Amino acid sequence: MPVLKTRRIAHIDMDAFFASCELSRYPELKGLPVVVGGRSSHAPRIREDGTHAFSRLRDYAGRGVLTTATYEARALGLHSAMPTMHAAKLAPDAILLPVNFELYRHYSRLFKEAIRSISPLVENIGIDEVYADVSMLPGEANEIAQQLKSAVFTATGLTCSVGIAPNKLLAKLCSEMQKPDGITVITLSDIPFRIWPMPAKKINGIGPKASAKLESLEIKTIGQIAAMSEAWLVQHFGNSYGRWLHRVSHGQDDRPVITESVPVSMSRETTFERNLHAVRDKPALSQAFTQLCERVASDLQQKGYTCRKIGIKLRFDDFKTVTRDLTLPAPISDAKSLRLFCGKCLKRIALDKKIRLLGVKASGLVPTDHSVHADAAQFTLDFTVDERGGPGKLDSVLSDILA
DNA sequence: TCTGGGGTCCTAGGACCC
DNA sequence: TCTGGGGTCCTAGGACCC
Repeated sequence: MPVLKTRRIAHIDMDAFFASCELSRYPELKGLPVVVGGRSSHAPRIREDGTHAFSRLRDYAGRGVLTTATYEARALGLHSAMPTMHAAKLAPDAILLPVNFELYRHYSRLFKEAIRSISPLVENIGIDEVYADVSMLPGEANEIAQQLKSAVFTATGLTCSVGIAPNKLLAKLCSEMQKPDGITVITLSDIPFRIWPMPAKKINGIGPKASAKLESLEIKTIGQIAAMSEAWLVQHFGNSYGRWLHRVSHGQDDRPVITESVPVSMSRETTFERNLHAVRDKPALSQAFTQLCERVASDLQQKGYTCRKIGIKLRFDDFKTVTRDLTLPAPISDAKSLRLFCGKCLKRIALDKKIRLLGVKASGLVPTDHSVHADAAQFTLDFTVDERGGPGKLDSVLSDILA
């Protein structure tokens, strides 16, 4: 066996991405506390003298959350995922901008092309984040990081933070150490004094639930996890998660950088301005339902997929969330069929509480050219020859379709 | 004046098949 | 005549991420 060279993985994370995109569009906002999260009604207006009139957080009323806050806004205690109404109480004068995904997708494409021009082995994580396997690039890690940052800045005018480490886990942890506009390089020997002091929840995969449980066991830092035996972690967190905790706390991660992926599901959901009553608000509910199906159908068709599974999601006024899904005997991608089968799912939920959110999801995706297309009419036939559903389900589905 | 929207992955029980 | 085991699919829920 040849000796494997230590890998070198870069994690590149755009700084306050949505807000930074907005700032390059509205440079007059630089240095001000700005948050992104409004609706289109909060779009800047153009005054008669040509300058922009911006909305303020105090103008907001609704149920949204912030998607991004500039560093000036973060200094006032604002952060992403914070309910916008709450943010408005903390900083009523902060500038509020509506979310403009088209703008961010444009900058995202430029950013990722710039990274690929330096290193072709790139994994997409989100709109503003990638991993790059830079093991084969010549030069010191610091120089590579500088090249990546320069390429991104030249292409977008935006800054990013780069972490370079022997694996994805550590690269992700260190890109965050010097935000914004930073470079951090670590090696395995740095783990005890640079990684172990960090809070456990900084690790990707330790979320609110796991970190609360860790804290209840008096564990706050990554080093405190590393100090426990694998057997102890397995005893408290189960075999799979316990062993994983043990590995990541010691900085071990051999996941490869994945350069291509196929989508697993496509979904659309909406939170209503006010909670809807299943009976009294039936027309509004039904219209929203149909629109969600139309959007999922359009997404499927645009991306060239059909789906073998559909599902719905409801969130009630008490925030309890339920889902129902259904596997179809043949793939579909049209709005009518989606609406038909999602409607069946909806009938399996007791609607005794007001509804806050409604969602529609397509999964079991099959590329269009590989699927035998079916429409709603064909389904009666398909269901009669399908034996998996069992007689009870078959009857109800048939009666619904034929009704 | 609580808590968005779009995703992935995992678990677990039951059905069903060999 | 009281009792297999492995494998896969289906469904519901939940944790987590950006």
